[in-house]
Amino acid sequence: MATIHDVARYAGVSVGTVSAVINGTGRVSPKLQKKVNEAIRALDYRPSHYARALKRQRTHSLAYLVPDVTNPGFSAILRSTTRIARQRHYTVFVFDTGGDPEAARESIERVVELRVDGVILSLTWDLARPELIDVLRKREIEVVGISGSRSIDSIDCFLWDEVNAGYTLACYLLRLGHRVLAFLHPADSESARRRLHGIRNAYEEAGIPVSYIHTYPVSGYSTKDAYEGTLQAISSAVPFSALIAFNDAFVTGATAALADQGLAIPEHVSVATFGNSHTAFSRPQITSMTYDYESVGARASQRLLDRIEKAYDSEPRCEYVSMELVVRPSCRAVSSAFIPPDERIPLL
Amino acid sequence: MATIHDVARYAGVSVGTVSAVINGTGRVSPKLQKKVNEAIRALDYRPSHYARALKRQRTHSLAYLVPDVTNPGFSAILRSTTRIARQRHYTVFVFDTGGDPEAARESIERVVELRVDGVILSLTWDLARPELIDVLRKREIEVVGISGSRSIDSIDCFLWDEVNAGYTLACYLLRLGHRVLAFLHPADSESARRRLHGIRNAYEEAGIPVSYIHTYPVSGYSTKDAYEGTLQAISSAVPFSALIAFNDAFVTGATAALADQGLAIPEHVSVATFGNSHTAFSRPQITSMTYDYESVGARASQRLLDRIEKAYDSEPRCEYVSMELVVRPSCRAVSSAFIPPDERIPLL
DNA sequence: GTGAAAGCGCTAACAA
DNA sequence: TTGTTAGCGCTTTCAC
Repeated sequence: MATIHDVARYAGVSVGTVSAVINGTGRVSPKLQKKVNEAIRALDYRPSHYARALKRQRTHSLAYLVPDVTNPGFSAILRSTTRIARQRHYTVFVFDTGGDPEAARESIERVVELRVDGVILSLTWDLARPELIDVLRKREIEVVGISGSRSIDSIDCFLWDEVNAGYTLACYLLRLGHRVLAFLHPADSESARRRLHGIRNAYEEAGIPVSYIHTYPVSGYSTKDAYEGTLQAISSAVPFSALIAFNDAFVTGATAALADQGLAIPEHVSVATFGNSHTAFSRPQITSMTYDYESVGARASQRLLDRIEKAYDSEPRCEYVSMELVVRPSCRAVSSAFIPPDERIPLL
Repeated sequence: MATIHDVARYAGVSVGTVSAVINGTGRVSPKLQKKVNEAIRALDYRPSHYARALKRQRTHSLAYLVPDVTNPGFSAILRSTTRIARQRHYTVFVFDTGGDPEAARESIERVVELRVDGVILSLTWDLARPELIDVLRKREIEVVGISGSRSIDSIDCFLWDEVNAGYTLACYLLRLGHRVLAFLHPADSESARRRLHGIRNAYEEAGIPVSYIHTYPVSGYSTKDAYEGTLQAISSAVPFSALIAFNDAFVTGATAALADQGLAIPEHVSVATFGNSHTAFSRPQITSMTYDYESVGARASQRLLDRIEKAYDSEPRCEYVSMELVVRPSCRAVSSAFIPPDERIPLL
């Protein structure tokens, strides 16, 4: 492959001049500029990114570390990251750790050898480990964390505002007249706790007893777990008019369980969830608090690049990204017969 | 960050010795090895991938070019690619072109500047352009193509065996007793043509008139297009016992249209499709010819790395990756009343 | 305006 | 066995 020397020789100038033309640095006479550009075209020359990086001590590259690119949220983040990176003339390496902490450690090693300028880190348990982040920070590699529930003090984090999401969704259901609520969620999820917190806030603000909120923790994260959890909820002593599922997998399980028990949505039970995987023609369509992964990915990578380019240098902080309520036909207004009159609040 | 010189100084040896220890090349006395390793640990030294690549003229990096990483198939391919790459000590850059030919061209430029050793190219219309591939090949960058319908002579391609997929699916339906078939597909799709070809093969092999196969081309690729196409098919003069949809989006549209017309699956119409996005609890579950994206991604990247490392150097050729029939309850055996007796073939 | 030359961090050939 | 050194391809002073 042609080098800058070849170009210089072909154009009959020095390498310094070629470099100046390529980078637009220094002053070069139009005549020589033309000769250089012709030489570049003739030899089909492309500067070596590697040699440049070595010299400049800046690689113009980013790394995205993630437990599973196959997850729609993570791939959406990757998508916007690569877009922003291209706009600002950076490239991005991807490391899919498969959720394996050992692979995560290995990936971090690679990342420092690659001398990337910055890292976008999925704040999942395998990656959000302070010792890993220290390895990066010690080497002055900028890091932003994204899309998890735990924040990390030493870096900028972009997290979902789960509390508000729970609050918003509960407000909506209360406005429809619902009071007795089932919340189906994984037993050990921090996000679930935050959402529940928001749901409770809504009840308290409306002056409705939080004891109307019934939680159904299930032990796993699978559709199957949710299916069984829903069967349990149905067979429990407490009849509920609305069910909030934890995520798309949960709502799939819940929907199936309700159908199998002959309960129609929304005639018998209103259903809402948190998540995005909605297909326009699936029946019934489920009201949902949705994530905007692409936008959070874009915000995080903008921030990362700003830090790298010293356009931003405030203390690291955590930003909460709001989720949006998308109303679909899975929730109906319930008749006043179900509501003690003194607790009624006006419909939207 | 510490350099190899720092390590040499700290250990009181020469850089050549340090290099030899790191790379396991040459003979170094155990005593010096120990000193060097201690120095490396003390200084927390990591060799610069960039300097190495510059010297070795091999970057140990791959690029994956794709129109949309958000597409589940493409992200699955990315996943297996990064896994194989890590195993063999390569890293991977991702370029998401957003389906924009201009972005594709730009990405190819970047890839050349990056001096990657190899490229995995999605064989979609924006990327599968000979002139782009020539840019790479001229610079001795290895290329494999993946997951498209058109093959390219100059590179190894890994394509779905659409003809056989159509054949297999049609055989299955014929065995169930179906004869009159509706095939709902995008008008201008090469894959659709291949699948239809396979379907016809099955009919011919079974000695059944191909005129029983009714095609319903629709102009777009969206769920909505499929929905409307299905309505048309239903209202056409020809009653069919089975419907084959082009992909997951199409089957979603078709299912909705059938439901809206009061047609039950599989009681009134049997439905099958090509694709993977099946959720265990969705009703009804659809029989499908499925793709194994991860395995095709792994095969393609293995091949790419073998070429890069000169472990493989046959002429470029095209491999057809078979799809698998997954039987679900959406297709039923039809009663002999629907079949002219002389055309009956034995059930599975 | 232009060219010569030092050096980014590393490897490998050669000397000692 | 170990050290010295010449580059890999580029950028960037600093003379001219």
